[in-house]
Amino acid sequence: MKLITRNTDYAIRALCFIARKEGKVVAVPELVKALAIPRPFLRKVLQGLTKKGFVRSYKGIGGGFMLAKAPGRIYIIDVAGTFQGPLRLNECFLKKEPCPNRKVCCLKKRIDRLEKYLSSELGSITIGELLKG
Amino acid sequence: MKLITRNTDYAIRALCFIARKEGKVVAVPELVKALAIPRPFLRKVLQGLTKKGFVRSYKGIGGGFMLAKAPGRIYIIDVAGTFQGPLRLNECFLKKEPCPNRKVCCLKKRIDRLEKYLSSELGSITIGELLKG
DNA sequence: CTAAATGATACCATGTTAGTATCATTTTGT
DNA sequence: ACAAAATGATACTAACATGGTATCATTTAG
Repeated sequence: MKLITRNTDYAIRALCFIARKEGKVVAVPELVKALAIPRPFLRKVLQGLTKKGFVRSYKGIGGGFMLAKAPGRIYIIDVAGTFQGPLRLNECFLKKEPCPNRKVCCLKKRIDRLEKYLSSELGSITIGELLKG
Repeated sequence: MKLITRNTDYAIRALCFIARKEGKVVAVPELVKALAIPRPFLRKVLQGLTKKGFVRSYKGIGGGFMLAKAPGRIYIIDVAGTFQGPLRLNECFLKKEPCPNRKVCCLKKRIDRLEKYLSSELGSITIGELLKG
């Protein structure tokens, strides 16, 4: 029962590292060295981050990646969403009633509440905060 | 990004159904009819519930399943744990530091807090409560 | 003894996760 | 012009988890 996959994990670490370089362009070889993430996998992750607008990429010699937003505006829930889709805690429970005879059972309500809480908690953490510690 | 698999979903429905029968032994055919769950799959789920002591099973003609505890003492987080393992939200984050240079980053702390919250929330919901609605 | 139930177990199909490999394109420096 | 160094795009593979099936053994009521 886990919530965060390695995709997301790697992405967050890469973003933190890039953020610390404040404005410098960071290339994959440097990231691989620093974070010990398999190179091709990291590349794919970074391409994802680029497409979603978290980082800007620069090709060619001296190229690499830079944050596209202020670290304080990058929410980890959005990063997670990029790789794992949106938060849907009660996927299964919505298909059929867990307790037949009741239109909307209390479990769904409670799970919904949980989801809102989780989502607002995760939604409040940014890369910027992670840097400050 | 989901939290509950079909195993767990089916298990909870089955437990609710059995609980309503208060002390009667409920056999698989009846459950299949009522819950529209594939028979062999449901059997496997029930065997899991039996092994973990949520229900007691009776073989032979007239056999089936009965709750082994009061509905109010069956917590859905334990049911989920049976099929999906324990709650470990920061599995990935624990392996390596998301923010190198810091022994314990604040993300881990926050995820830990989330996990405690989730676990206590889910840990407070019982089959008994689901029945009351 | 038989029918109806569960126990144990092995199997299969599909999807997701994690990771690899390859070639195309862009850009900088000489 | 050209080569080197970077990213873009994309296809592929391996391992694992999920969802589901099938089979045979065992128990038990009648």
